[in-house]
Order: sequence, then C-alpha cells, then structure tokens
Amino acid sequence: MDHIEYERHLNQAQLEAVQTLQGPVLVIAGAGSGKTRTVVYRLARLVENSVPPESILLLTFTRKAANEMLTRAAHLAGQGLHGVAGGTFHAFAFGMLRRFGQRLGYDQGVSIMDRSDAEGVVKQVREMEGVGKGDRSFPRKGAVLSLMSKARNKERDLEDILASEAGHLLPHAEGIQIIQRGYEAFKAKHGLLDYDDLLFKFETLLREHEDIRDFLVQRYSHLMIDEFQDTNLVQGRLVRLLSGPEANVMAVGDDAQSVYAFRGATVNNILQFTSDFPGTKVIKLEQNYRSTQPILELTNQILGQATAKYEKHLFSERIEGPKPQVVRPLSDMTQAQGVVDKIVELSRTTPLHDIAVLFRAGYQSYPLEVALNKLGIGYQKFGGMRFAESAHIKDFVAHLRLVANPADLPAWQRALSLLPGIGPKTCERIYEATLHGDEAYMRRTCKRVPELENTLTLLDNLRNSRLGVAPVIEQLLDYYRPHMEERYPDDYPKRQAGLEELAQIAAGYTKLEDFLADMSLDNPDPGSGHGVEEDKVVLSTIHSAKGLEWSAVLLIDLVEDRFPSRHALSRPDDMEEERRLMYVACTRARDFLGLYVPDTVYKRNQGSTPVLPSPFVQELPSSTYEEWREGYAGGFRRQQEPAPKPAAQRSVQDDAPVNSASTSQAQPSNGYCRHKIFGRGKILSFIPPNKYKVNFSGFGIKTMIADYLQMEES
DNA sequence: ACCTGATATCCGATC
DNA sequence: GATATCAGGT
Repeated sequence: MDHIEYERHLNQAQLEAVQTLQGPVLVIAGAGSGKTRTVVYRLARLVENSVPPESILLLTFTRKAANEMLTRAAHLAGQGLHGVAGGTFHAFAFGMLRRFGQRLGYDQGVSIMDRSDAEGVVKQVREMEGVGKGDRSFPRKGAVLSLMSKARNKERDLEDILASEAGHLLPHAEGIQIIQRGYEAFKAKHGLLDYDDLLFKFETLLREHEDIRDFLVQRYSHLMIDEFQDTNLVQGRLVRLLSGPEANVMAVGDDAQSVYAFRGATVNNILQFTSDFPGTKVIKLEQNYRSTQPILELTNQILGQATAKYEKHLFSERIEGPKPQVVRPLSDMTQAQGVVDKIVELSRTTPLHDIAVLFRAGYQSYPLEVALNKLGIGYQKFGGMRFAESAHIKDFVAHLRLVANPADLPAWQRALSLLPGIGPKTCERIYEATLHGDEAYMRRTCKRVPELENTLTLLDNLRNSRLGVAPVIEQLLDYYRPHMEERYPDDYPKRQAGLEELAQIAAGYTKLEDFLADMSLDNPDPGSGHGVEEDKVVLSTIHSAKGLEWSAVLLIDLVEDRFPSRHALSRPDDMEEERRLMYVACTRARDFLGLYVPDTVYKRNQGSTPVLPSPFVQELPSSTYEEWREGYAGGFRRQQEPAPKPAAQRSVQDDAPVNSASTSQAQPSNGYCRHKIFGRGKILSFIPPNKYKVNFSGFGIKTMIADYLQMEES
C-alpha cells in the first residue's frame, strides 16, 4: 500500500481522530467538516497498522453512505481495504439473523416486510378482529402502524405514545392494542419480520447466545458507527453488545443534525457515550470545508436559535461567495417556474448534477417535475416513491418471496390477486387449503379460475428446483409479462424495462434470499446504477439529502404548515427537529443557496390560499441574505436595490466571482487542470462549446465549464 | 359471499 | 397519488 501523507491532508482535529486507533472515541463532526474523509483515512490507518480489513465493522445509517466510504477508501488505499464489513444496522442485523437463523428457530424462510406489506397486515388484522368497524374516526392503517412502530422504537407503552403524541386517539387505545397483538401473532405465523424486528431479534440473538456474541466480538475488533445521532435505543445497545472489553469503538455524529427522532432516534446515545465507554476521547471537527462564509453565517443563525447540546462554532476559509437569496414568488406554481429558470441560469456555470432542489415532503416536487419535463431537463429524484415500491415491482417480487418463503401470506395475496376472480379472501382460503391439503377446495377453485393451477405448478416447480437466481427470475418474467401488459396498458414498456433492470441486478446474486434482503433493505433505484447521474438535476427530500452536498441548493416551499410541517406545530421537540432539518438542508450548499418562499400555495379544497413565510425564514436577520420578489408582471426584482436587473438576465457570475478564473480559453483536451474546490484533475475530454470532462482524485468525474478550470502547462 | 369499479378524503421524513 | 367506503355485478 502506498504511503499516505496524513499530515498534509488532514487538520489537527481530523488527524487526532485518525491516529487514535484503540479505545473508545467520539467524534463530533459539524456539517461539512470532512467527516467522511476522516473516517476513510482512519480505515486506511487501521489497515496500515495491521488490523485486517475484515475485522473492521463500519455501520452507517444508509447504504449510500457506506458505499461512498468504502469506495473512497479503496481509492485512497488501493485494494488494501477490500473486505471491510459494513452496511446499515438493519442489513447487518438481518445478515446475522439468517446466518444464525436455526438457533432462533427459523427453519423455513423468513421474509422482510416493507411498509406497505406491514400496512396490509394491519388492515387484515383490523378486519379480522372487527376493530372500529365503520368508524371514520378510527386511525388509518398507516397511522396505526406508525404508532405501533414508534412505541417499539422509543420502547414505551402504546398508551403512553398516544397520550403524548396523539391525544385525540386515546379513545381508540384499546382497539389499537388489539391490532398490535394480532399483528405480532400474524408475523410469527407467516415467517415475517418488519424493520423493527430485525434489530430486536438481533439483540435477542446476542443476549441469549453468548457463544455467538463472543464470536462476533472477536471477529470485529474495531467498530465504527456513522450518524450516531440518528441511532435509537436498540441500536445503542447493539453497539455496546458488539464492542469487546477493549472497546475499540468510534462513534461519529453531530447532535445538531439529528432529524430522525420520529423513528425513535435519541441524541442520548451521543450524550451518554462517554459514560457508556469510560475513557472516551472526544474530538470536535469544527472547520467547514464545504460552504462559503456567507452561507455559514446564515446556517449558524438557524442553529443559534436552537437549544444545542454540544457547542460548536463552524468556520470556513472560503471567505467569499454570493449571499444566500430569499426568493418570493407569487405562488407555488410560479415558484416552480422560477426554480427552473434559476436551474437554467446556474447550469451555465455548474453541471446539472451539482444542483439540487430540496423539500420537506416527497409530493412537494410535483409541480417542479412537470415544469422540468416540459423543458426536457432531466432529473433524478431521491426520497418519496421508491423503485421497489412501484406496483409492478412489488407484484413480481411477491412471486420471488413465495419461492423463498411459502408461508408469506401477503406475498400470496399480492401474487394471486393478479388472476381474475381472486381477491384477498379467496387467497386466504387457498393458502389455508394448500397448508392443510384440502384438495377438494383446490379442485373447485381451479375449475373456477383456470389459470390458478398453472400458477401454482410454476411456483411449486421453482421452489423445488433449486435453480439459481437468474433462471428463476427468467421463468417468472415470462409468466408475469402478460399480466403486466394487461394491467398497465399505457406504460407497460417502461415497467418492462424496470423489470429487466431488476433481473440484471439479480443476476449478481447467488442466493435468492440475499437478493430479496437487499431489495427491501437497500432500496435500489432504477437507472441510477450506483452513483450520480450526469447532467440530471437532483430533486430530493431533505432526509435523503443527508450527508450529501451540491454546489447550488434551492430549498422550496418554505411556508407555514409545510416547513415546519404542521404535524410538528403542537410539540416543541418536533419543532426543534424541524429546525435541525432546516439546518441540514442549508448546510448542503457549497456555493449558492436559494430559499423559496411562495406568497400563496394551492390547496385542494380552497384553491390558492395566501400563506405566511416559514418562521425559520422570518427569524433570519436580513443581513444574512438578499431578498428577491416576483412582480405581478412576472420577473424577479431585488428588494431594496435602486436599479435591479431582471432575473433572467442576471448570470451567476454577477454574484459569484469566487470561482471564475477568466484566464482560460479553448484548451486542448488532454493533460491536467486545477479547480478551486476539487484541486488537480486529469482532463478526459472536451465537450463543445465550453465544457470539460475532468477526473478529480477523490471527487470523481465532473463535467465543468472551462471558466472554472485553470489549465496546467504540460 | 366475494370481487370490481366509482367517489370522497387525506397526505411528513427512513430502514 | 393512495385509502376507505359504497354500490353493483357475478
């Protein structure tokens, strides 16, 4: 392995974190403070000091983060880091559950339920128990499931949760508890695990089987946990269970970026780390390498209003840059247009994939998607509806699940509902009949639904055949295709492409169970391959944007009831979380930050309604931003400025002289160049009229305008 | 009894 | 866009 010059690439605090290889360490890493870099260099350092990669366990919150770290580590240290174990808590837990499944009494397969599966179970249990029949005030299945899950994650009684978070549902406490018991029984009967189960069952495994625990403690001598502020109580206990007597545990996090309290995350895990692991070394990373000082001044203001625990003072050496803009369109419709105009304007100096539009909830991007489609601008959306959640994928995966776990009733229902004349009830009967060998009933039903026999035979054959993943998928695709064409006559070619992609992904697996696990735990996106798509604007929920960064960030719908969400208004803790979410959103921006505050928004019942700006915007001192307002005649004008230019004619250079190195002209498309932010990079190709494709070490391939690059003499 | 299609109501973020 | 309920068909 090449020698790495740690001192040159790291600041004092980062270096200390990287060089502390033994014992417990807590790294408080402010936004943009080079957290990933620190983790990656520490991995390299560990391996340099002859810790085998496979005894390092890297638990992160999202698979995306894990992949990014491992890729960057490999880049830094050659192939030496291959074999570092890692992933999300959930994925790791499930891996271990399957590995030691027999010890827990799982002889036949188990399936993981995603949210909609679980909701289906809630619905079915509710019907079965006749709870709240015809009662419109009874919470919907989604709400019931959220409450049950929240109770489990916070490890409090359901009634307790109801009292503190949904007082109006207290009259239904009994009904919900009946559903809760039925839900647990249903899962046990059909070999189903929900996301929460993965963590709790894994904990049970470790607690009740000391030999397994010892084995894992020995196997993983060094633990690193990312986004520690987002872990919940079980995850905290899992970390303690997995760490041996030497406690080589590094936790990295930022209490100011904790935004998952709604699913039971607790900052206490960070705050108590030092007492859980005596002798912990606490290291704070405070220098920000991402954003310009004007952006940081605004984000510090957001945080300044909060009740933060670890005092932090972020500073940047990137002094210059445009002030953040607060833009006030007349409505959410013109907001979409204004955002698209801004994207077009920015794209003259910034590659599209380096521009992101962020929002609080998935549906808020809808008008924007329409506007982008109209102009033919490509976009990539994160958060909201997932590939794996679209109907045809779920249909198809249901068949695969049946091959792996024949007790999976939700999968049966999904699969057999494709056949005309079969609904949930008939399906349940069929399921019971196959289980008890009620051939008379089966014969009758097969007569009524001729296709049924064919379907059952196919599934039987596949289950018994012990074929590899690829051929199973192949046969099921042939079977499913006609159903899909019938169900989705308008757009089945697009869906077909999605399925073929699925088959491609699946081809890389040898075990069907692994593939299914990744489908529900890894949320693969279609088309995206495994990285950023070139020349596509990023649309993302703020939660999905966590840990990422872009040159330009536009934040939309900053109005009362939308951000902060109206669900949060009544509880101060939730408001604090919304504020941190706002902080996370704004700190994603490197060079440009635009905050969009429409004067009116469209509401289904009332049409266009005037709305107030979000308190988070109102609280900002006006010195931290410039304000732009849309005139009734269209066009945006700078407030308090004597002779403003129309927005369309303003180019980013007016505001952003930082990066422009006007010395460059048309250049040969080979050799090396420099960029203010990415450093030195190799020029791969020239894209007329004025762009280059450049490979920057540590940052990957970027397409950039020539103005931003300083050519090197070759 | 069960399935299918039409209509009114409600939407938060993730593994 | 999804969910829950109600009416009408087999």
